[in-house]
Amino acid sequence: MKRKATFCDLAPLFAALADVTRLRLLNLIAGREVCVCNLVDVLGQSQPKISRHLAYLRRAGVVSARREGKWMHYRMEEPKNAAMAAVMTTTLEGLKKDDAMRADREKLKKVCCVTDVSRDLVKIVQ
Amino acid sequence: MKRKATFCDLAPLFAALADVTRLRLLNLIAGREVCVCNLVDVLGQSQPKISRHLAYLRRAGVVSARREGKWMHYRMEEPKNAAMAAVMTTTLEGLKKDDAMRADREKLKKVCCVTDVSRDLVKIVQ
DNA sequence: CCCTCGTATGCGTTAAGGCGAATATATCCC
DNA sequence: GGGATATATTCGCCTTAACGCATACGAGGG
Repeated sequence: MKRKATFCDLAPLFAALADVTRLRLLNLIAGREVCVCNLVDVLGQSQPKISRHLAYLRRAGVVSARREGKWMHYRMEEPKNAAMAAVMTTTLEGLKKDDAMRADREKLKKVCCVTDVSRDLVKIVQ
Repeated sequence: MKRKATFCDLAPLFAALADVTRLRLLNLIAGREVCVCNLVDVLGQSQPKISRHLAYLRRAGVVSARREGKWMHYRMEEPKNAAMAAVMTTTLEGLKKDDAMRADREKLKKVCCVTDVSRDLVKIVQ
């Protein structure tokens, strides 16, 4: 039986990358695990919108999620083959050099800082 | 006046790459200038379909076309910035290693060969 | 001028995806 | 259990795009 030609299934990965909101999310998640509320804060867009884009990225196998209490933490997932890995690396590299993306990352630092402080406060109050 | 954040416009490029037919076309065009009839032959798909995907790639600035008599020759276009260039390079590199894509390139060689022979025949008949 | 060949485009249908608004789910705390 | 918070999902609307089919356009040859 002749094997069906697969054409390296890069296309679905590119579809996942073909949206500015998702690129911004990946740019933030690439560094470390990030929770949804921080992504909403940084992008300044509605929570359902962010959540839907995260679901898309998860379906595409680009990111994965981990629940911690009420919070969902998203992180990068390991690509399934070398070609996809190369594309992801190159893409994130490109985002790293973009000014607007850099601004997003800076903002995330601040937001996470605030979050951490409030978490600490919670612990102190407790 | 504050400059609007652009987010490096990689998204439209990814949209152009998010289709198997277009990836196959790019894989063939990447090597050299190719005319539409050869692309139709190699992919074995309808001429309007191929033509529409080529038009998409042209709108996206990924390829350009040149008319020579009745024939249209398509070639790669230079990317507009470093990030896009890097993505294109990585993508074509990935396609180069894919078996199905390699088969397409082999088939193109044969098809072009036949075309050349028939062109020569035309000249001889003349 | 008409015919043919190579290529592009219009049309109608269908499917996918993006958005806001509303609602559902899940967890925690009281 | 009930309320509050974090997140996911559904719905309806709209746009884009993929496809097959038919047709238009453009160039060359009789």
